[in-house]
Amino acid sequence: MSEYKPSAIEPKWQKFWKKSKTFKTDDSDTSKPKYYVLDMFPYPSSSGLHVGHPEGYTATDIIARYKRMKGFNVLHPMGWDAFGLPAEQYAVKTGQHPKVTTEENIKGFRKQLQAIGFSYDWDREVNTTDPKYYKWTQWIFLQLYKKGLAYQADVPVNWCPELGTVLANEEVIEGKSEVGGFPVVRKPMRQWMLKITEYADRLQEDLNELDWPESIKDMQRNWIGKSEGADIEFEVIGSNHKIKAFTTRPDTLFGATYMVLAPELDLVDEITVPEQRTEVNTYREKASLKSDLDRTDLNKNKTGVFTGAYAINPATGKEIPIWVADYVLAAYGTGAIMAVPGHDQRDWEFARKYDLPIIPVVEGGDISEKAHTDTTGRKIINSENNELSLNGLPVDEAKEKIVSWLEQKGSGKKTITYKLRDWLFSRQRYWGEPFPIIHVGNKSKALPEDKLPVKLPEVDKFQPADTGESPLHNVDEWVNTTDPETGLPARRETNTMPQWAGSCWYYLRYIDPKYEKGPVNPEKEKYWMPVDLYVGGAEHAVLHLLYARFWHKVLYDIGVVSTKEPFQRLINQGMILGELEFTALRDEYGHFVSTAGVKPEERVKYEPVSIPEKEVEKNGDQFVIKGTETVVDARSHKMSKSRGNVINPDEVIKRYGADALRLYEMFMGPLEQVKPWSMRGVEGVYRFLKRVWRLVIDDNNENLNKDVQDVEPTREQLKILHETIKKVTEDIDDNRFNTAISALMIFNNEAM
RNA sequence: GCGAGAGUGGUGAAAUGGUAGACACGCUAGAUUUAGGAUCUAGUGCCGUAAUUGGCUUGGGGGUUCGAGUCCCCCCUCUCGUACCA
Repeated sequence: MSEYKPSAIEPKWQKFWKKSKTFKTDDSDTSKPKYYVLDMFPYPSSSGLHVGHPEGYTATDIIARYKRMKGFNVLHPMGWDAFGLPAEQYAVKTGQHPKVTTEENIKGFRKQLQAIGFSYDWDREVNTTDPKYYKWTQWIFLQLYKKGLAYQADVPVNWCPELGTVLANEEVIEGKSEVGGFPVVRKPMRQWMLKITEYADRLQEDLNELDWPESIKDMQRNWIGKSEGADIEFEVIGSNHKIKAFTTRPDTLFGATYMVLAPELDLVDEITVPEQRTEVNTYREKASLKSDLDRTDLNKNKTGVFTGAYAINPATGKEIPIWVADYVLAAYGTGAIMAVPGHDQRDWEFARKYDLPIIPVVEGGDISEKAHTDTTGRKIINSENNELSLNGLPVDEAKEKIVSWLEQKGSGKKTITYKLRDWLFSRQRYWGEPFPIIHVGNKSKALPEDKLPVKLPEVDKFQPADTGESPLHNVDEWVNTTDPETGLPARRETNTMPQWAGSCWYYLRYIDPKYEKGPVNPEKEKYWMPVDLYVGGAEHAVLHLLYARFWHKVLYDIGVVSTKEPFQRLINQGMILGELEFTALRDEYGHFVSTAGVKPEERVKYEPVSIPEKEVEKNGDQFVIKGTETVVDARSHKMSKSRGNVINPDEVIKRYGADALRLYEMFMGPLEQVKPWSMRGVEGVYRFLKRVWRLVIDDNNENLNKDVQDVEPTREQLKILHETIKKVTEDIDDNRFNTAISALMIFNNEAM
């Protein structure tokens, strides 16, 4: 027993912790300072825990234990984001109910997490698929609905009549289904939408107060995509129609030589002249068959068609032609643009192709080469009419001046536009939260709160219905119900909520998971919120993290929560890649080919061969096969089953113990950084743990500290001790666990 | 294209503008061991040298400074995100 044996030590204490609830959060004394440290909860997959999970989880666990020891009430919970597609697809294949497989997976995950020794308060576990939990997800949806933030709309989806289903953009190639090659059309279908756009400004503004990585804040800012500009109205000649176009460059209005409408606009039909009608209709039909993916592929080659109609440029008074082109998106701005080919590259390409006039209105640049988009320090030219002159003004001043002129004339106004679209909130799936909505006749109606939860019915078929509707659509005894208020026959909404719904508010449920009067106990909410530290992967930057902020702000507005933002501080752990690999390329004759000269598209011609580290040497800044000039690739790849480089945490624990796993993942490098796994690195920290053990426990299994207690340490020894304490304290406060560990290694080396 | 981040030994990486490479992996030599493993000791940025003295070194180029991996400007490369957003 004198030897370091984690397999004997760790289970013993894990059992003790579980039995005596060592890490139960006691929040009865709210005069104590609090610290709420949160992990992004996992989807309990059938393949079990990945080494990426314990990375962030270990960091938060260190902080939780550290804060507890410093006298904080610490909330450090764990739960399951358990609705989702894999469980449902597995059910379609095997007929096994997702509830059953989900339960099994959760059991597996829980066991694995406990074997790593995390100090969670397991009494606060939440599970998004538990009706007691999703009752409150539905309740929050009802509040959104009552506030007018949830609505139904016909939005275009990729519909494949042959397959009888809706397809994702990625599943559609050149207007045909990836599976079977059947035609796909973009068809409007009635879907639930959430009005996240109403919160766009606040979601953007409040980012400034958050202690989040700049990169994540930037991604959210880009996604929300606030643009300040103006809406300008253009009269259509010979009709009562006016076209409103959004622009961020009203200063270039004098250079607007044509207009473009998105093909989807109804307006196109109304203004197209009879002789152009056939051509326009053909174009619109073709455009409707394109998926968004195709549209972006055709980036370089713009197409369009003339409507035959003309509008009047309000600045120049000149007639400008109105075109239809799919480089203009219906969903952004007004779906119509004033085209300024002199100063917008897209308009320039289009004008070149269809021979439309290009006029410079900002000094500098060469518009025979490309559009002149630079504005800094530039002055306006050629922009003058009887009432207005912008000539000589810097771009910013010209914007102000022309917009106030347009406002006076009543043909334009200052506008702010966002890229953010409303959130398509319904899915045609079984394994999700049902909507608390019934349809009576043609009307949708919210169920009263006392009818919650609307439980998922038991079914034995999980396939989508042949109409492309949710599998719930066929469950007649569930679908057919009565309106509790009028007693009239009603049909339940058969779509379900997306996986994001449950994860939008789970951090609130941990606060008092058994609370029955609302999603969260208001007293305790005031104590615990906001989350002091949230750790998770960056892949949710514009999904979960934006959606959760949106819901939280709605809950704030209706008084359910007391903070404007849910997550005060955020850290993204970097992905853990597989071990460093050296790959050579071999041609059909079995000869190695230097990777240096091979273009990415030529790679398919060769067979990749993995080369052992020992047979590789460095030559300049490249790696070559020893004794040759053959350059090999040296890279770490994302862990994947197909590549066979997945590290199973269970195996690591079996060989080296949970402490070595945790310590290694913290020692690899900075938490935020992407870094490759190294089994030798695990052995390194394992050796360190063995040395620590030997320092404390002697060959007779006696605790050596007993003997040294009476020994007076030297000044030098005290200095090292205190330096270590200082360094470790500061490093934990700054989440620099790798250097905290190295300080402990230095201390241990000295102590030995 | 645009946005963000990053380039330091053979590898993962350290370094309030102040001895670059801490700590660890790997490697070399030695001790112990029947052998292997484990453990311990010493060495290990690169180029010279028998050794010492020495010279060079943080992607490239310039600048600020007594002093730059760190600050400023230009360029190159890589990673991530995003994509016709008017």
